[in-house]
Amino acid sequence: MTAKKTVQALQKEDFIQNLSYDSVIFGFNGVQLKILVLEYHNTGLFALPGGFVKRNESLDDAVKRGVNERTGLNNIYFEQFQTFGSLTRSHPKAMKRILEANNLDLKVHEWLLDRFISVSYYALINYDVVTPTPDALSDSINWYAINELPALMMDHNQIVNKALQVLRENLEKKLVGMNLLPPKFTMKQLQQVYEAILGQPLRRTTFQRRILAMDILERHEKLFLGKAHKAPYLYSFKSKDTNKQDEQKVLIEN
Amino acid sequence: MTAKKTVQALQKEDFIQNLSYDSVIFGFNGVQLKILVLEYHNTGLFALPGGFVKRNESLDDAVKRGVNERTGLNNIYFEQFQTFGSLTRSHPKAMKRILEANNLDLKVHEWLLDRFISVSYYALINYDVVTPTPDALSDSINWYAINELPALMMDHNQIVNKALQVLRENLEKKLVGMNLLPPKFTMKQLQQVYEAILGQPLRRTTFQRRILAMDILERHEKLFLGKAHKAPYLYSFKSKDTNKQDEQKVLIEN
DNA sequence: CATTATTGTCTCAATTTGTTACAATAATCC
DNA sequence: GGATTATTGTAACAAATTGAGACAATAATG
Repeated sequence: MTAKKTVQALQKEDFIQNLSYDSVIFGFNGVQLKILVLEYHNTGLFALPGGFVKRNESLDDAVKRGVNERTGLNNIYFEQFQTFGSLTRSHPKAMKRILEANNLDLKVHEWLLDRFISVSYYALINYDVVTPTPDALSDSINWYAINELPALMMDHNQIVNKALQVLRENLEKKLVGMNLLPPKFTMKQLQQVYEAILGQPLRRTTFQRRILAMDILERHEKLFLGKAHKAPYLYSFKSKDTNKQDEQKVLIEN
Repeated sequence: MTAKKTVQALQKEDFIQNLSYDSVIFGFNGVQLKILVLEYHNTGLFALPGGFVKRNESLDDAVKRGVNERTGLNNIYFEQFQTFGSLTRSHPKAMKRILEANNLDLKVHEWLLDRFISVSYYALINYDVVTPTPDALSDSINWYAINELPALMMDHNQIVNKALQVLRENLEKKLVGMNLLPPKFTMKQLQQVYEAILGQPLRRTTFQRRILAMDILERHEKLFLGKAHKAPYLYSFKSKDTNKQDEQKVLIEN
């Protein structure tokens, strides 16, 4: 009884035309930085998880909806980083193959063969909590290490590169690393996230000093892993409540 | 013979629907950082220069076209920084007023009253070289200091703030300052650009040392202004040719 | 109880940045 | 024509930050 999933039609009237989004969903497995890549049924085509914007839905909400469908997660950190609008980026033939492989009505979905301008987002999620689920059109959705990606359709490899570049630039600025880890983590884990994102090793002592000097971490109990050495402390990022208290303080001082 | 300009109709078929761009065009008059703001005929509405993307034109080309029409400039530095896609950002009533004030056919232009998702760019230009020219729909286009802006329509004030934020972040990273000055300039002028963008004074000696250490400037003849003090040197940014030579070198080395 | 691997912290050197000082002008003013 | 004025380029030293080791403090293991 492997009943084929019924693929819901994408009605032209429901969506903004010629506009899509793509998402680069980053996760960290403890060693490598990975992203979610999906493969379309019977086409051999790999692509970033993406979608379309409903006429009565904000751009951000469309992305939230899409990432939620693929990961099951609700409170995800995501950030828009670039909109791609060249004339050559759309590949109607590839899209047609995808539609045909899914037995979708070509007349109803003809609008998908037109040119698309795509707003790109990256998302950071806790790798361990996620159960990637393929959507109706795709066979599979899987984690791929960022330096072992397959060839992706259209300009999606280029989109990933840009996402990585922006992520690196935001690493110091926005404490982006916190979203890739569980709530409590060791200093070493945090350093490994930084190293995976930057693609280069960091000096342990300098890293520790710099991070602690930022005064953004709370220290908790030690973590005993049963290894023959000193146990590291667990840390968490100071909660937003703490930050809000700071804001309050400023308000009160006025 | 003040013949009213004939306003060319914007045909729905020629443009991508529900997608626009807005541009924050920065210039520096020697003292303040300014942007170009246009005012629509008989409406009292102020807005950023923006436009729509032709179906057979890339997003970047649409922006180039728009900035060129408003400034007369061809080789402009511009950068995309954010796409705004909330449900509440479009104001069909305001747009209707603009259309009516220009005696435009409401039936033909009904598509302009729909929701628009807008890709925003900032551009940096040499203030002195520009002759701002209003487009068909607008009365005037004028420079406004960034801290003396009028209330702009829709979310355009928010767009300006974001542009300024990104410009500040890019200031060190991308040598963005060079695009706001004439080809040759004094160290003081460069410092004033930095100060205008950052909105805070910088220490003269530290600034000079930091910039010179970057090794991006070429020193030229002195500039004699007829003032009773030592004349400053003129500088220019090292040409892109020099950089391209570097790239060449790498290629040759391979 | 010595051994092992890793952690947290300290120290000192190297580098970068902040601050002050000062000599070197172009014009101007007697 | 020589003192005066305002600004510029650079040097000099202090303060702060970062790099690079060193080392003591553990948790387990044998």
